[in-house]
Amino acid sequence: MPTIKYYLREGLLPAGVLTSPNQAHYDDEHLRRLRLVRALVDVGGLSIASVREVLGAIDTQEESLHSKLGAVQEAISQPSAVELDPLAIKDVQAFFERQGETECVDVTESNVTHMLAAALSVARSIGHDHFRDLLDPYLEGLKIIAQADVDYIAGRGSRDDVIEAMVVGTLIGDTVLKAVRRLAHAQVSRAVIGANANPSN
Amino acid sequence: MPTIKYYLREGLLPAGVLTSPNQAHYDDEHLRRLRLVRALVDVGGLSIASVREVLGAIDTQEESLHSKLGAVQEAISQPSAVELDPLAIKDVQAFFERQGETECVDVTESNVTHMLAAALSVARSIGHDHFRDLLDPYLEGLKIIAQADVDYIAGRGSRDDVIEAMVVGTLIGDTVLKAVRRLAHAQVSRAVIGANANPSN
DNA sequence: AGCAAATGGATAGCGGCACTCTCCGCTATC
DNA sequence: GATAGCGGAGAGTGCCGCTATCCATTTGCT
Repeated sequence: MPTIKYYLREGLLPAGVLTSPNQAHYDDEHLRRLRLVRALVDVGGLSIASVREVLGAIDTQEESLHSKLGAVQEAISQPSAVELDPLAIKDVQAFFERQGETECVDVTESNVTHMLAAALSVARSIGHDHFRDLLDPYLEGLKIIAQADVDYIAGRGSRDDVIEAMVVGTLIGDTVLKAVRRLAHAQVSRAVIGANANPSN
Repeated sequence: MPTIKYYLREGLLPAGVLTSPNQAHYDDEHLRRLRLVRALVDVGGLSIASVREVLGAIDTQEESLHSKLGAVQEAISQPSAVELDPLAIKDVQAFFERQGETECVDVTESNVTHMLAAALSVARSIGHDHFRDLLDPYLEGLKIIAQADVDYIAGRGSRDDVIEAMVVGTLIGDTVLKAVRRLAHAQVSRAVIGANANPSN
């Protein structure tokens, strides 16, 4: 319970309505917010500072949904201190061009593209120069997944629900994807063993 | 550079060959190992303890590739302290049954299934009971992705390379997937704005 | 040969982060 | 009128990933 006090102090939860100088009242909205914070921390692995950013993006009232999505994405993708390999940057740019992005992309402009370039840089640094070849098939699979995400979000009612569903769908979705991907790998691995059951595999 | 000393102490890097009492020699294999460790920490976000586990799994010589994959998966998916919702557990079991798994699955048996159940539990806790509906489309997309992963790994030569490619492909792949998924979301979001350009979206 | 600079090895310390503890003044309740 | 509990705020804690210091040895330069 002291954790809640801490979250209040950190501004992650709005202060309750003071019914008297030492008695505050918290309603269902507070509880919902608390659970959202815990979800972001526990499943999303976000730091307290990132959670604050995400909540700020959610609570901003004036922006369009599209720019809110952008703000949320920036908040949940904090950049690593990895130095970028110029070749990896080129890989990302080539990927964008294949996707019909004509203008030159600055990967440092967004945390998301930076993350992508950083991952490919690290892959290169350990000798996996051709990891970039996975980008296209990944996108292929992700089109199906993103469509499901959109359908899921479209099933939400109010505008606030949509924002929250975006955050939840993205972060919890990441974790679910991770887990299901592992299961898929294990399944393939088992299939290979079945087809080729020699002990050296 | 003191970080390397630290890694040596923690057993993440093998000690160099002592050519004299105060002079150790490190070869390319050491450098490669160091970069792998950095990759796991920087991109994979693993703790030092998890890295040690992963390296242990990689270095075990006697096991089959399939069981090594299992060991690595366990090591890179440390469980969260989230309490599992029985309904979420049922969701996972139903998912397995749909996939042809006839026998009853114990989700606490593996960190991967536990992670999946935990994610669905948290989703339920914030009112997203139907998040489980995404499992099937996710798997659909992930089949394409997992196939690409397998093809990528199959392109590796030696057995040791295969093990490492599994680790790298899984962890860096997770990060790349995350980033590309965000890009796909942004693209869809932009498309929706284009089709329905009213300021409330 | 002589000496500064570097190395391996070990121990202790630091900084950040996510809490958690404690204290204070007040007030609702018995 | 005692007491239990709340809100609020500052200090303290524990862990983790380094980082700094120290010492004996030894290598390389002159």
